[in-house]
Amino acid sequence: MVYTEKRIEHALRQGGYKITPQRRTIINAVINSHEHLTPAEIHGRVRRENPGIGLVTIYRTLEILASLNLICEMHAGGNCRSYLMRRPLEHHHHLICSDCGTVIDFTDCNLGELERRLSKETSFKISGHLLEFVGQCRKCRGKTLVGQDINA
Amino acid sequence: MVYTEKRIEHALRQGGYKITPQRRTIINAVINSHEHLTPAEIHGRVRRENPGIGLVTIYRTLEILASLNLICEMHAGGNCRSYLMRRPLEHHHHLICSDCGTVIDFTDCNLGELERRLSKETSFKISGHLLEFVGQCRKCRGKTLVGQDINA
DNA sequence: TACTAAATGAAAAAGATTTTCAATTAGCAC
DNA sequence: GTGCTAATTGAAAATCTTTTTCATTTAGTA
Repeated sequence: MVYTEKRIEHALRQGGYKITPQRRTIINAVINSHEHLTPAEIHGRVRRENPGIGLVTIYRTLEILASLNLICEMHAGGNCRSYLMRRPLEHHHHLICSDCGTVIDFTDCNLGELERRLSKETSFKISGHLLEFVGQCRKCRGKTLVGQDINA
Repeated sequence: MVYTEKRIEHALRQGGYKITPQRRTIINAVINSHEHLTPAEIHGRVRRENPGIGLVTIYRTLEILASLNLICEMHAGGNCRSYLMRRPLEHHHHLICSDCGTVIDFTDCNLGELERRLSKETSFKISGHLLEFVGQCRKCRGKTLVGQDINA
């Protein structure tokens, strides 16, 4: 399940934001991709449809969408920021290659119990969590000469 | 348990790198902090001890330490990159209040099994993870009127 | 002590992101 | 539909962060 254009526009209006053609185009670009896209990549896609659109508008729109919790902002290797449509009923976690930045998504995690315990111990009302594993993917592991892990 | 300066220097030499005063200072700065530090923050701390040291050297040293798996490179909100000494046997997690920013640390999490499974399924060599819960602390919970989440 | 490859710092370059500001436009009242 | 107003846009400039280049210095070793 993914947010539809309608639902997103509704959420924008609710938040007091206007629906502009630029925003529509950006939203569609994000909806229609299942990958993480950087602002520059989104700009590239959006320009195909609307060549005049500026990178600044991409940044501004993404910021709004993220603040409304409609998209998920990610930070991974290199430079650095990327966005993905949120899929409301799923969790969305990442396994990131620290060398090449490849991101693998996974949705299952068994943090329910931990969350309950923390919540009880701290009196927090927990609304979400971020879980990221970092490591080396198979390809990058191959490239490294040494695997000296002084932990071993 | 934390890497000691000695062990780190050993690992550097093993990797064919020289031990310079600059590198020592940087390593100590990272060892002596339990927080995630950005390169700029590390530069700030290191300068107190060695004012001449350049930011470039920080970047270069951090890159080496990360490639040797001695520190853990993280990417999180904003700008963006930060580093933390790897503490092989400990984890370091946060519970953050989204309103006032209070951070509560906790170290236990039962992600070992998930990590093993992910590792197996993806052929990643997982070197660390970041786990953050976000919510409202007791105080802020009192203050808020609305909790509009279109997911609900 | 001298040698050599590696490391350093300064400056410049390259990117990413944010700010500023004048011009345009969406949404609303009429 | 028309006009109004605040929000939005795009261009340019400003800020940051990170990387590259290059001449100089230095750690490690013979």
